[in-house]
Amino acid sequence: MNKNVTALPKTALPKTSLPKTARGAATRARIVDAATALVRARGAANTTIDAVIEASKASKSQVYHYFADKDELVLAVIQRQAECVLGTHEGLLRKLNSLAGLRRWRDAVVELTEQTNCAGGCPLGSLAAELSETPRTRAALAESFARWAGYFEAAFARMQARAGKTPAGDLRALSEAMLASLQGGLLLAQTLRSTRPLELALDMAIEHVAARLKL
Amino acid sequence: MNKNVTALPKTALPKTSLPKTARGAATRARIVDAATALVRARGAANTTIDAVIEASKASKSQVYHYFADKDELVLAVIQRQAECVLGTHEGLLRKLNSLAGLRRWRDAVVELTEQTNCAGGCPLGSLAAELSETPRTRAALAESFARWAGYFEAAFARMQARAGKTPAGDLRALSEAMLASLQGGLLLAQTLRSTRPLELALDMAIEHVAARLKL
DNA sequence: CGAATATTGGACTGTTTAGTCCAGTTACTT
DNA sequence: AAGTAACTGGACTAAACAGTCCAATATTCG
Repeated sequence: MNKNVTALPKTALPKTSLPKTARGAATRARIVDAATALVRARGAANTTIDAVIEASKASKSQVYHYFADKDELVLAVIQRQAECVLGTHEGLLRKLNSLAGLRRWRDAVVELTEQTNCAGGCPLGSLAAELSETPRTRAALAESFARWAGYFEAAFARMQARAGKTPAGDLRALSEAMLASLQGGLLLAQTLRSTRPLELALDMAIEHVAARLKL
Repeated sequence: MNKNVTALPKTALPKTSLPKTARGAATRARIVDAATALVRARGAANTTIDAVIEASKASKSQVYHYFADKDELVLAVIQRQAECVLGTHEGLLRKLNSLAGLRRWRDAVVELTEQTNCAGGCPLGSLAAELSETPRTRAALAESFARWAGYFEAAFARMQARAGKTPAGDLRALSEAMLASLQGGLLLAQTLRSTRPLELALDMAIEHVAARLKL
C-alpha cells in the first residue's frame, strides 16, 4: 500500500466525491461504521476492503466512489473513532469540577475497561500505535489527542476555579501527564489482561493533579 | 493468517527444528534480526516473508525450515525485541539506587527518544499494541512487561535500602505505575512528535516514587 | 570413506488483495 | 417526461502473499 517511490501528497486533487444525496450519505456512513468496527477488532493492516464490503452490505464501486483508496478509508475511520471516544470523554468530563468528580471519571474508565475484559485497549491509542508513522494519519491522531487533553485542561481549570484558586500552574502539562497515564495504563491493562496497572496509573495521575492544584 | 475454524494449539507438535549446527544458528539469527528490523519499521502485519527473505539474504526454504509459519517468526521477533529492550533497560537500571539515579535514567530515555525524532515509539509497546489480542504473542509480551517492571521494583528496593528505610509500600504497584507512565509518554511522544509528554509523564512518576518511598 | 542428517535454492501453487471498469439503476431538476 | 447527475452491482485484473515441495549441496560422525 502506497509503496510508490514518488508518493504524491494525497490532497492534491480530491477525485472522490462526498455524498450528494441522503442515500449516498447513508451508504458512506454504513461503510465507515463497518470499517471502524473491523479496524477496532483486527487493526487497519488486517482489515481488507472486501471484509468491509461484506460487513456493510455495500459493493466495491460504492467504496471506491466515496474513498480514493484504502488509506482514505482508514483516515475516515480515525475521524469516526475519534468522534466516538472524544464524545464519550467529553460527556464524562464536561461538568467535572472537583477531585471527587475526577475520581468518578477514573472509576468509569476502569469500569468500561473491565466490561471488555481489558481487550482491545484504547480505540484511539491502538490506532495511534499503528498509524503514527504516516503523515496524514499521524496528524489526525495528534489533533485528536490534543483535543482530548483540552477536555482535561478545561476540567482542571474548573476544579481550580471552584476551589477559589487563581488560575496558576501549567494545566496543559498536567493534562498531558494525565493522558499519558491513561494511555499507558490502558496498554498495560490490555497486554496483562488486568485493570490493575490502569488503576495505579490513574490514581498516581490524580494525586499529581491534586498536588499541583493544591486541592 | 490462521483463519482456520479449528485453530489447534501451536505447541502441539514442534514440526520445526531448532538449528543443529553453527551455520544453521547463524542463518536463523540473520532471519530473526532482519524480521525484527522490518517489524519495527512497518509493524508485523505489514511485514512480508518475502521482504524478510530479501533483507536477510535467506531463501524461502530456510525461513520455513526454522519457523512453522509467519506467526512463529513473529513470536521470535517479540522475544528478540524484548531481549534488546530489556537488556538496555536492565543495564540502565541495574546499579540504580537513588532518586538522582532515577532522574538520570529519565534523561537517558528522553535522550534516546529525541535521537529518533520520537519516531517508532517503544519497540515493545508498539508490538504490544499490535499483538495483544492473540494468546501466544500476548503472553510473551505480558511476560516481558512483567520482567521490565521487575527491574524497576528491584531499583526501588535498592533506593529504599540505601536510605535506610525498612522495605515498605507496594513496590510492585509503584513499578507498574512507572511502566505505564513510560509507555503512555512514549506513545504520545510518537504521535505528537515531541518528547514533552514523555518528560511530563516520567517526572510525574518519579515524584510519585519519591513520595511513596519518602525520599 | 560413506551413510545419515542438516541445510539450502528457488520454482510453483492457490488464495487473497487493492484497485479498475462499465453497464445498469435510481433520483433530482426543469 | 426527459435529460442529467448520482449511485450501484459485480466481473475482472495484476500483483502480492503465505506456504509447499523437491532436488541439490553441505556437514557430521561412525
